[in-house]
Amino acid sequence: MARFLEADGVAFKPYAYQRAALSLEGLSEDVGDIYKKGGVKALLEIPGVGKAIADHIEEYLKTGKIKHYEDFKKKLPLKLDELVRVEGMGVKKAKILYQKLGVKNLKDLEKVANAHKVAPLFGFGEKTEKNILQGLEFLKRDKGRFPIGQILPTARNVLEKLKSLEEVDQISLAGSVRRRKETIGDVDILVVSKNPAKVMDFFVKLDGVEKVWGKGGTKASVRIREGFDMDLRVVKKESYGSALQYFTGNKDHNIITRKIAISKGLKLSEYGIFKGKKQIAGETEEGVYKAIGLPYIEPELRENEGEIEAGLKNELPKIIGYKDIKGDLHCHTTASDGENSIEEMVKAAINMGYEYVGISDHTKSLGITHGLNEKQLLAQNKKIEQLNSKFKIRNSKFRILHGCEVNIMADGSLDIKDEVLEKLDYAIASVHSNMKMEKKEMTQRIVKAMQNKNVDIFGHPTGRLIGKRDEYQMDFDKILEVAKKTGTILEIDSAPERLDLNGFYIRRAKEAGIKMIINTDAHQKEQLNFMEYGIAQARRGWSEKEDIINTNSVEKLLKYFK
DNA sequence: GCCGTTTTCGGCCCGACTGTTTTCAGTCG
Repeated sequence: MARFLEADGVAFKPYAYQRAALSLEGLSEDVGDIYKKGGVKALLEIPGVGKAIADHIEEYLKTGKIKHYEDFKKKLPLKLDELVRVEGMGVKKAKILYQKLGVKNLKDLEKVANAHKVAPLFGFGEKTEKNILQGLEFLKRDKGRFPIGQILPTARNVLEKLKSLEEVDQISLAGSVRRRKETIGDVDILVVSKNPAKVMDFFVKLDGVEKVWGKGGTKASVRIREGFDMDLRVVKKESYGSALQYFTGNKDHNIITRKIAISKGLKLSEYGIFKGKKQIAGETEEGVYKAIGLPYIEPELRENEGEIEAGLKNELPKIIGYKDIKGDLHCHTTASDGENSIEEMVKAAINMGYEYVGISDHTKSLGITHGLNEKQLLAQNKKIEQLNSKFKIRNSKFRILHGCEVNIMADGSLDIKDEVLEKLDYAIASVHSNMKMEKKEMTQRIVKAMQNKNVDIFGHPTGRLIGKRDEYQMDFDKILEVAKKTGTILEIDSAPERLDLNGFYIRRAKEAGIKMIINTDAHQKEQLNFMEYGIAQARRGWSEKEDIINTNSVEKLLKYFK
């Protein structure tokens, strides 16, 4: 509806529909259930939903259609969602192309652009036509959003290159990368420089740049070889804080901060906070937030998920820091499907500055990983004991803990006998098979595992693989309830394709008073570095140090295990 | 179309870059 209204040039209504749509998307309850319980009156409680939109929702729930929308579709039978995915194509251009050339979808668009029918149109031209064709090509290769673990190393690499320029005075990542969202669309970089032109030139000529979308005096955007876009913005020193705040987002967070500024008779833009023409803040982010009556808000929290309200009441959590973790308890070795020995993993853990590391190989029923049986686990236990005594002799406080990642079978039983699990420091129980069970069955299966007296941690709880596999069906509230009762720790698995739990579930677990542990699920020693991604999710889930058990010394940590 | 610590009317976040229509609309973030 928003797109159609926009195509018609209607003012402000598109914004209203967009807000309502976002609001509906963000509901934790199905809108149909809300209507069933409270009717139109309940719908009106949803932010951004007023009389007209509530009626539309009711009509849709009753008939499966909305007349107003059907009329739009008849008048403008376009695949707008599809067409606007072409960079530079908006609804206005799409509408004109439909009216003049009958373009309804991407295929039509490609046809008319190739036939040079676009350039002669009023308002279009050679460059627009060329850009459309190029945009179509990029769209064909588009891989969608990337896991943060894939993006961050590349982004940091570019950051380092820019940093080496003497014209760059200050620099930071911004956007969703800085907020450490689990998937990233593009990379935003902010720079302070007295010579923006030089920085711009350097940026668009970086090795790997495939297309320059745009380049102006202070802003440039490029597509790089890896398949995503990078945006660079250059500002003056006195605007660095407000620009960083603006460029970090998210969009909703920005809109609210700007509205608060307006309510105080101020204007907030990327250039600063202004009272009339006088700048009163902007050099630092702290200063920007302070000027509108807010404490500093960590980037990971800036999603308009209640952080502004909490900030106004001074009730923001003191979220866990990136250096608070003292050890990693989910590490695989060559004994199962890892690539490094226990000794190599231990050495890497010591290099990370950890006080302990936990070895947790797969167990026997997961054949493809060469999972360990009872006898092999006991042998591994002995070996770890020996390694630990060496640390003692050397008067080192470092400690290797021994666990395993035991499989939760379809019936909720474990594939390792209790008398062996008992001998280990801890056990992580995970689901690795029969992932398509019904919700009720799956919930019972997991509940039964958590009730086992030797299960300490529930590993990668939702089982999702980003972009590859959805989470399995389970009643998360029930899982939280049982975790609370049994003292089971929920894992935050930091592997970039997992990030499981993610920020959303972490926040629910925290609110339920559940303790969590951030592990990497490392299958090679370099993967211990995944830890920062898990910490980022914990921060996005409003977790504090106290919520995460591996921020503790080994003595205190062990007390959390059954 | 929605909304309210100035308001039930009159606002709605704010600015950069591009291409083309030469003064600005469209698009993007």
